[in-house]
Amino acid sequence: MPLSIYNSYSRTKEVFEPITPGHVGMYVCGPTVSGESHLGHARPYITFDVVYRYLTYKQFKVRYVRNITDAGHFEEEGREAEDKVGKKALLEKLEPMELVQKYTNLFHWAMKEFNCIEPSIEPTATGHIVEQINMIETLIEKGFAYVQNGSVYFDVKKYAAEHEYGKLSGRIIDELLHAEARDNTTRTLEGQDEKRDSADFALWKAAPPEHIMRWKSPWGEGFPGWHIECSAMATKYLGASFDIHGGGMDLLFPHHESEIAQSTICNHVAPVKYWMHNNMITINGRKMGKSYNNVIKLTELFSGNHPLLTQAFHPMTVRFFILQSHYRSPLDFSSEALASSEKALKRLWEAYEVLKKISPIENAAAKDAALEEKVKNWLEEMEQFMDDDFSSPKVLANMFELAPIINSIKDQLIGIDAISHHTLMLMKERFAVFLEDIFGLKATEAGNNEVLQSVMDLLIDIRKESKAKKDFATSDKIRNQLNQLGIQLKDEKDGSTSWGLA
RNA sequence: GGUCCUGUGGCCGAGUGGCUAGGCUAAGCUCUGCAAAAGCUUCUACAGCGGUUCGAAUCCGCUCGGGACCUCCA
Repeated sequence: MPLSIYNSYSRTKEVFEPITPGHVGMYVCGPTVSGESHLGHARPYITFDVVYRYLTYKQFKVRYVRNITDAGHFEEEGREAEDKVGKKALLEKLEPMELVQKYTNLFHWAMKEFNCIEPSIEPTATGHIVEQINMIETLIEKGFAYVQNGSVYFDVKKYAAEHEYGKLSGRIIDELLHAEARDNTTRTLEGQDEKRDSADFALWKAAPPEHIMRWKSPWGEGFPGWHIECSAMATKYLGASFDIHGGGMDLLFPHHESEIAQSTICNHVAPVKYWMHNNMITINGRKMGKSYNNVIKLTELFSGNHPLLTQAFHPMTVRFFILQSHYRSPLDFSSEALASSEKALKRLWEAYEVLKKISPIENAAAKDAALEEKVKNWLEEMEQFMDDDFSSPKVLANMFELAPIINSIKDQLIGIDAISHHTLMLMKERFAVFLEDIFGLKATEAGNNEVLQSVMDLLIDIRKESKAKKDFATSDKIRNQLNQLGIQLKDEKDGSTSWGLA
């Protein structure tokens, strides 16, 4: 079964066929590093990390480009961006690169916590000013952009005459062009009156004197518009047209729509074959976003330090929570939902640990043919589900079907020869590949240390002796005290005792 | 106002027209010195009203509710 991807552009699922066989070029809109990442940001990066991992699993050679937006109108909350004309001492002033560095570091830290693989290339907007200026010059030469008071705008009306502007985002071009006709609820942007048409968007903005980020350009000092950076960097590293462009649904318009327009004019081809958009994370049914004032920052999530959180959540819990829903569905956040994911992940992961320790008997035949059939089917479906537009929730559902079987084998409620040697080996392989390689989950336990292991062995031994002597006071003390320390003892069916972090 | 999405059991969430995912919670049972863990079992569903169909949560229409985008935004 071939891989199918839902293409936002055609609004249908399409069979994935890369432009260059065996290779995939993938661009994902990265963070704007003027503030701290929040839970909402986690979704695209985890979603496309899984896409990247799955494509790699499918033997594609993937070049994954994810940018850092570090140019634009930057300010940091609580710090004055206005005063750079020299009243304040140098160290008191907002230094843009300091700010950018701070939030870039924080972003990278979060990605590591989430176990996201680094992209192949992580270009910055400030590092590609030249490419952006070149692209804008081309647009002017071709007559699709015009200069106005040191700023440059893209001529949407002219573009729309020959191309489908608005197709990706389902916009009606006439309405965009006559926006003033409708009741004007939209915010008035600075320099709006410079535009020939309100639908036009900025490619380059002249920097007012107090603007802290500025570069020289043919049109005077200024800074690049938001959309041009992605077009310039994607073109540079992935070519005029590439396979996958990803990002959040909220970027459909105007960001991605504009990217298509710019790149199409400059490169004479549609830039992207498959557009992929993840849905939003909501909180109380409302999108999590700065403007709604309802964000939970990742640092708050990991520490539990937020009024809406009843506890701290491990990055892997968050990752699992995101994988439990399909990436194109909205996902509603609550502390309760996350807590339930935490338990679910723990259960699944423990079953996986058990599975790793099961040693199949060579040449075991499948004594329970019906079970053998079911298990084989669940395992085979896993890849089919991922091939169907990355349906991670279904894969996880199958794993949960398998978990009781794994535990029953351990407890000898199901014989190890009930299913064939081959299927058991396949199960070990599928769990490892899907859980670790594709879903990018990893053990949350910090207890893999030899000294602790020895101490635990000792305690378990003492407890066993106490129980043999019916000295339950001592055995319960060991069990209960450990429990308070966050260590859970599990008495197995065979009389042994294992332990894990609760 | 425009474009689009969405409404599933206590909660979260899959669902390609027929065989009613999965997780969490709750209850009962098994195992256990008692627990925990594990296993087994069970309950409350498809917003409402019409229509198409032999058959609809799934397709169509209407009503009601929620959301996203139209502005920086993952």
